[in-house]
Amino acid sequence: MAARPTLAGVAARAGVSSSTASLAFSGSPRVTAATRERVLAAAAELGYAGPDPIAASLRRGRSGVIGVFIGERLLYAFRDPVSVQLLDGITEVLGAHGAGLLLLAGDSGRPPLEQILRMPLDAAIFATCGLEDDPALAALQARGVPVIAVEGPDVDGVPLIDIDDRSGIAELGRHLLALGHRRVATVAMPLRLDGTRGPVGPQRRARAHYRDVRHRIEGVEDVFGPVPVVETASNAVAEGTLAGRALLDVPAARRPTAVLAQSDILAAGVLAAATELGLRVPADVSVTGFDGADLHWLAPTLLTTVVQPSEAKGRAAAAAAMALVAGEPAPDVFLPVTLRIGTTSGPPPA
Amino acid sequence: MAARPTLAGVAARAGVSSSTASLAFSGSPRVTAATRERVLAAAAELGYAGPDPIAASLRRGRSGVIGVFIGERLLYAFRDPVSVQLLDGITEVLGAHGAGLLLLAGDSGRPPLEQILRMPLDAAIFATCGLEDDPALAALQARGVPVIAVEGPDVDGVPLIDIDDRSGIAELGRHLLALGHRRVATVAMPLRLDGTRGPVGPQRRARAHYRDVRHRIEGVEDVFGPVPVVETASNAVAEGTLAGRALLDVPAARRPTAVLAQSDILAAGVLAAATELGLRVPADVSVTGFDGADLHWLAPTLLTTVVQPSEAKGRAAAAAAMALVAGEPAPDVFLPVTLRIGTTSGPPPA
DNA sequence: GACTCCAATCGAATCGATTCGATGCTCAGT
DNA sequence: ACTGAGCATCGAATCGATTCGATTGGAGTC
Repeated sequence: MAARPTLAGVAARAGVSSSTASLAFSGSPRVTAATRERVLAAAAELGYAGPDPIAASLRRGRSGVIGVFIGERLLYAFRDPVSVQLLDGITEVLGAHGAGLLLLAGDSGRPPLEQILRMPLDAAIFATCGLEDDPALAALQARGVPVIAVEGPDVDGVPLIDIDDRSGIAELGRHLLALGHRRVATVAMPLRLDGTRGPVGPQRRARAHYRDVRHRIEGVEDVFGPVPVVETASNAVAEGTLAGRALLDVPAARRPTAVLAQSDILAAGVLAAATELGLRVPADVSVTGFDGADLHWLAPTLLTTVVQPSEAKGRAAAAAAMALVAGEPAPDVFLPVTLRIGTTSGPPPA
Repeated sequence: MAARPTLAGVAARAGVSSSTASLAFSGSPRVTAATRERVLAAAAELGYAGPDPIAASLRRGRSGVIGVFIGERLLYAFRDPVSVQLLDGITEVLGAHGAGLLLLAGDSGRPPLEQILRMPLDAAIFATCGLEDDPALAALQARGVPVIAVEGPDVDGVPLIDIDDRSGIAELGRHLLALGHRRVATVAMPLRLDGTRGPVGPQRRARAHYRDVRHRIEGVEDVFGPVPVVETASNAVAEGTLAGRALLDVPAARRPTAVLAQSDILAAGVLAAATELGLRVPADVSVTGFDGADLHWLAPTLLTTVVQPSEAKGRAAAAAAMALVAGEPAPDVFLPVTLRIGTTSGPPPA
């Protein structure tokens, strides 16, 4: 088997220079239709399937690949419908621009740095990582790779795609307040990825690495003042159930009348815990979520929640990435959220 | 701002040749520790973050990127726990080899060919696409990119990672047969991605593009002979419900006593349909799935299903990809499945 | 002291395409 | 017929690293 044919080989066979052959393949109008035909015919004869993308990348100075960082292991990240929608939004825009999506996930929350630096990236989107001091972020910036953060680190020169977590959940809080709730608690997503779960004290809270988690706590406290916060080890239904038990399996007098979970997944877990304990929702306890994920399997229950535009977030992130690659500036984006009142919130028990 | 520093610049600054600098960065033992230090120091001064991956790729002849094709739009593909587990298995192995994962999804089932050919891939895994005549597959092969198929096209020179769909579901069938079932029906995943749903006739069936779908039908018929097959438009709970209604909302005399869905997701939909119609499972009708997906939200119901090793499938596919990239042969892999008897199968109604 | 040998380092070719400025050709205008 | 414009094509430099074979310097040996 001969060596794989190159553009030069095709050009020679077609009797043109390699520059012309290149033009022919890129569909430039600067080359005659007849010539193009000739080049394409030669390519077909030699079994040449088009210019080598790597060589083209080198010359062009870009690879057409955008990296997307997922902090967690995929298996866990994609249990979260929001991550999936986000990614879907990203692919939609990248696809339209003909760019590829390189997925970088960390086994244990930390995508291996060495590996990241070996990847030919035009830009990187930090999708669900919250660390301001992420070494990968610094390394990429050092290499001159544009970076975009989605609800992530707020760093100079990094466009931030964010949603209005705080006032969204505050609005939800006011809804509960108006219903008469005074004693509420919140179930938080992980403050850091170290497997910790349980009540959150001040020093733990100070070390929270995720902006959205912080903001969602603050939003609750904007309305109710300091509230008990129970942290979960991951954004999973079972974790929500554990936290729910911890909060609800106590004498009624000390039991919160409403539990604000920081995600719909966690809220589903809290609902399960309530059911387990024989509590009726919302008669005995109200439960709310965040995200507006499409948890069809909760039907006919409709979760009271804050709906966030996950796909729009993805689209905005990808659009920012494409802008930066093109050398244009990319502004921060701040997306609104909306309150959705379902069947899981009602007046507190008398 | 000066032009981005290059290896040559760093080498000059460190007072060594660029070949030595290259060796220093690749951690070769052929270079003295002192020299390496000097090179690294020079790099730090110049703000050089390491060799450019694209240039290195060109020289080495490989990019370190493996493409993974998802036939559907991500949003739908990742609703399926099996896809996610598969991908997780792939990332696990690729990560261990320091390779990256480029996700290629089609908006409408067909990843844009032009775009695929622009991507610097060392190999490609066809994850959930079933088409023997996929133009992308042919194009990649023409370009000399090794291809691996997961439950996908059975093409010469393409290692196939497959599971024992047929005998797995046949075993499930025998379980039902032993329970006394004689009148069964099956709910199929899409035979092609064209949005068709409803009863499947012979000519539609002949045009089925997905091996696993075909095999799972055959497995049922191995036990029961010809059975009614209802196709769904996608592998989603709501689709399972539609199909379930079609099969179950008929006079009891004509109603199947067991419905074998081709996935757990579809089975969940069928369960919902049964509940809607006031049918008890398994007293009035048995329902089974396939995959062994972790559908926690069905609890306490435990689906009778065939458990397939999705992650192992992903690992095998990735391992095959790495082997082919390294120039080694990659054999076909055929993974076993196991029957899991849950609470959704029982004797038919008297 | 001359010679061998080995380790460290260097030079130069190479990977395969893109692109800019130059060249040559044809054709229109006068 | 000569000039200039315009268009298709070509040559050569370039992108930035890797790698192989060659070279150099120094240590070890007799």
